[in-house]
Amino acid sequence: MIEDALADLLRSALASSGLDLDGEPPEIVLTKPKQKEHGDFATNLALQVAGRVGKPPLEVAEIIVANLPSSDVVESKEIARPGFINFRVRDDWLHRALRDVAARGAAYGRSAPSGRRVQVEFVSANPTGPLTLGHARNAAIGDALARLFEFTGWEVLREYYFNDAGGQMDRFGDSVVARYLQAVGREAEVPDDGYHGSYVADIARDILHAKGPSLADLPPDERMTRLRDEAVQRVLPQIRSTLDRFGVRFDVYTSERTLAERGEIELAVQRLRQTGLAYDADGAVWFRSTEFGDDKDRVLIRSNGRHTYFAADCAYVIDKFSRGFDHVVYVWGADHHGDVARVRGAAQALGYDPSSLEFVIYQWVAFLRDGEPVPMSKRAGTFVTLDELMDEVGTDAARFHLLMFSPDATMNFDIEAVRQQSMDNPVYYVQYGHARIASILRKAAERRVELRSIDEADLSRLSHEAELDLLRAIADVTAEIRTAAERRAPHRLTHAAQGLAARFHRFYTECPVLSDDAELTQARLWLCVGTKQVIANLLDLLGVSAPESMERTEDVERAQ
RNA sequence: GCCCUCGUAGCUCAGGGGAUAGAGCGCCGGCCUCCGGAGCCGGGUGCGCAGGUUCGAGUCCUGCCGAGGGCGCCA
Repeated sequence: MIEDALADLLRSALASSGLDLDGEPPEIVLTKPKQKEHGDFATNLALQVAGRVGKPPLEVAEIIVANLPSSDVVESKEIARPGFINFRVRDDWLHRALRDVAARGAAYGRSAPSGRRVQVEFVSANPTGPLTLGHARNAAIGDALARLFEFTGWEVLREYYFNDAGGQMDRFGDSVVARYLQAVGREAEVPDDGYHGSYVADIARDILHAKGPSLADLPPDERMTRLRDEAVQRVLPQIRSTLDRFGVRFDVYTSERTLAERGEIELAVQRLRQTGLAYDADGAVWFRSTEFGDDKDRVLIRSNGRHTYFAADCAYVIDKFSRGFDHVVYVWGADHHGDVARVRGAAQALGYDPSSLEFVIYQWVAFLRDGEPVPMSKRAGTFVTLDELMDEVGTDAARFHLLMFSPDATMNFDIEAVRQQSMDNPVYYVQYGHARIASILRKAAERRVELRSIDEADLSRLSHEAELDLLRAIADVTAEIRTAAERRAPHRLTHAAQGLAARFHRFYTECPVLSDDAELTQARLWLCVGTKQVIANLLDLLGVSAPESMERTEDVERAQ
């Protein structure tokens, strides 16, 4: 990247400047000025070190500039008021970015493999029913993060963890039992705290169809666990296919019961005891999580002998690290932020580097329909499923919208708005840019305009401000993707995609691609090809498709 | 009471130390003999409040106010 090249120049200038830095060399920060008069890149280096070297910033800037090695990327440099050094880079650097896109295609901006492995655990909804709107943001963020990790050189494993035992699952089991008994013609009621959705009855009927009525006569405990497990076997594939449709594929599904059956939960508790951080009290086994910033100690084994979810979490931490990940990421809703301290504390107590665990906490989504909140309770049976959401607004619009906002911010998702305002929907604006370029390329083929090798193209013909802006946007994407990855901020990608599309649309309006000027046509065609590729790359990171053409929907025609 | 996140334009949100704070929507006015008008151009108002750190704060720290979420031997 150009920033790296400029940073090298500055480092070299600093080294040969004779300035006494007295300690660590400063981090070289290059920023893109908002004002174009300030050049393409700027550094505050002189301001940073002025205090240390005991000279006024402007003087330091002059010394640094005087010592800059000659370079074929720098067009000009100037010193500005408080002490900034502003660089203008040569246009052929922008051309290099475009050639890079042409050469690398989908891998443009991609980092080389680092050999580091990261596990991203997300969604992790319990198999008590279909995925709902509530899981949508988790799925979108988790998957986008996984894609960002992959793009920036990590080896990624996507994992889904679910609890298939425990109190919540028992309540689900009881509900299935009730529906099953009803299906065989017996009196039964779904418990008040059970799952009332009609899908439970569907599952029960399906079990009856497959296994017959004999399960009704099992002893109650066995009946519940048997029917619960039968139900889970039906729910999980459904969840999997919903995720598949949403563009999310997991590498591994891990169940709590597997951990329990392998004795790993007991082992985890044992290991915590060995550290002296687990103790007995009130008939239960506790973890001293207050040692790690938690506001109270947490129970691992209840006085009734059953382990808590937290105990399973501890076993799962061991499981994760035993598989050799360098980094593990949990994608959790804001309602789980309180669990962070104890899980990280447990990891630390177990001897793992607590900074290797990362918790990406996202805030809640308010789902609305025409401005009215959509009620969501799986237990009460009032919810909208993720499948229904995709039916209504489409997968692309759903994912893009869910990824438009910072995970830190609560967001609204008005189903009617995302569906009906398709004319103004950013996802279509971006996709339209891609489709529009595809259309130009088709038109070029129709007119028998052959796209020659980019090596033969005279990219210096791209001198219109709209062309240069577009080139800069293409060149910037690499840094933007890295920032999005580093900060766990996939929403930056949606903004980058919109910015790129906007610059393309302006270029399209002001600069006819197919003209009588053959050289200019070649250059502009390559600009189109590059833009199309980069838009597609960004959309891919978001899990959104990049269509070659777009149908006009009824909504749009009505609005026209 | 404690913990987490947020407070930026009429609305929805970007901007995690730099120079004159941006985008979309909405509103007003322009632009199609020509590559897709789902487009483009122009028009304007704003960092919750008070301190602090810094050469420089929307950004970092403290307090206050406001919104959302969380604080079980629930899951």
